[in-house]
Amino acid sequence: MRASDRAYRVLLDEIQSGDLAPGTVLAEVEQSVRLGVSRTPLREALGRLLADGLVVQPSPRLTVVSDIDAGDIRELFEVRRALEETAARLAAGGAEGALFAALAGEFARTDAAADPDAYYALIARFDETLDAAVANDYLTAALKTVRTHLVRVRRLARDNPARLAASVAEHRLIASAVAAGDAELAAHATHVHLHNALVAILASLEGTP
Amino acid sequence: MRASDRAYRVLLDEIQSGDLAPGTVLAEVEQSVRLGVSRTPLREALGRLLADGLVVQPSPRLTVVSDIDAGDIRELFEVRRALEETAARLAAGGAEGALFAALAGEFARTDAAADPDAYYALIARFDETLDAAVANDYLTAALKTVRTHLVRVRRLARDNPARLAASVAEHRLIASAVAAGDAELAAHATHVHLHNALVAILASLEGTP
DNA sequence: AGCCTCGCTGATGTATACACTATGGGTGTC
DNA sequence: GACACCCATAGTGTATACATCAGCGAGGCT
Repeated sequence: MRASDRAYRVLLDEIQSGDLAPGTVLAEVEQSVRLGVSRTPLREALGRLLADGLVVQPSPRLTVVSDIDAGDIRELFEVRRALEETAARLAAGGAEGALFAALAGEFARTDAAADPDAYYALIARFDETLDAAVANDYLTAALKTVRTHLVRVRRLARDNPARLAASVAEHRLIASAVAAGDAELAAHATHVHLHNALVAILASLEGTP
Repeated sequence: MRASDRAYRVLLDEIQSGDLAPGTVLAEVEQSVRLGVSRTPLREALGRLLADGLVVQPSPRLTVVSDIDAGDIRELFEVRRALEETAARLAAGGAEGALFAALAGEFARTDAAADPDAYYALIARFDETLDAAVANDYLTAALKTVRTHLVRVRRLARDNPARLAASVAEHRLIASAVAAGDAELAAHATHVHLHNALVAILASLEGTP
């Protein structure tokens, strides 16, 4: 693998996991030494993180890990609603119903509270299936950016067993609606799901400020 | 200005204007010599274009200007609908009504068929005002990407005087709805506008394949 | 005493040298 | 004659040296 890819992945992971806290200054020499690459590939990695919005440049010569607060989360969910409702509508209009029927079955059989990891893995597969069904590179790219930020949001908000169980049920409804070709239901169920998810996340943040 | 910014702007302009046709190979040495910068800033420029989606890498060591066809335009407009309807809704719910009332007045006084440049300048100001009113960096960033591609689309499709005039009227309605705080009307007017724009563009492409 | 200016320092921005790998052409063999 | 393998070559990926600039502190002037 290329050194710039390694640097990008490591920094991405550290920012998403919180190991690199918001506000941390990312100096080129310091980070290149720490990651064992030269400045050239490190700069490329920083450029990609900047495009992602995970780092910002308060002044032209200063790069810091971007902050994310409740306001950002609200903004992020506005975009997420717009994109995922559209994705749900488009998928429902497609011909991949059988795949979503199978996913709906898996959601029905999943106990998220008992195994959060399995839940997240299933969500990831659902997202992949949705992207493939929508077959819109521009939409997929926009959603990828949103999901990159969502990883940080999830880390900030504590997992709540009751919320996870509800989320599974909501996904099951979305998958069923897509499988049935009901675009309106798919979009509205997505809207409801994201509303509930946002409320739960903001409530969790209230508890741990 | 930094050499990497210059290289990015020049390449961006050349791709958007069609001077660099889709499929054109962008070799690092060749382009760096042509633009009068060294390979390092040129690579940074290519990285940004890659993030924008204006160039693609069919194989790991080959960078070419991305193609854009009718299918891409349809996909792009699906994302655009999702984002701009959301933006219209959010702006209508905001407190910047007076600004949009003023814009509606300008749209009423503009004769797009007589002066296409003034029309495009006004559209750009409308977009800026919308972005400021929405006050959502994630949404603005996503819209910026979409608009980057739209520049190419506009270039492919011939300007049609009748369509420009209709577009002005549609924008006037959107601005009025936002000014009046009517989120539903603003969103639906945006939907209608984008539908009409897409139909006109695709019809124009049919005429000049 | 306060403010302005000059110079230092450490960082970024750029250029370039080196290493490595993919690709294409040529040659040899089957 | 066709296919496969090898080597040449050109281009990318990386490292590093050099240029440039912003920030900061010390010193002097008002």
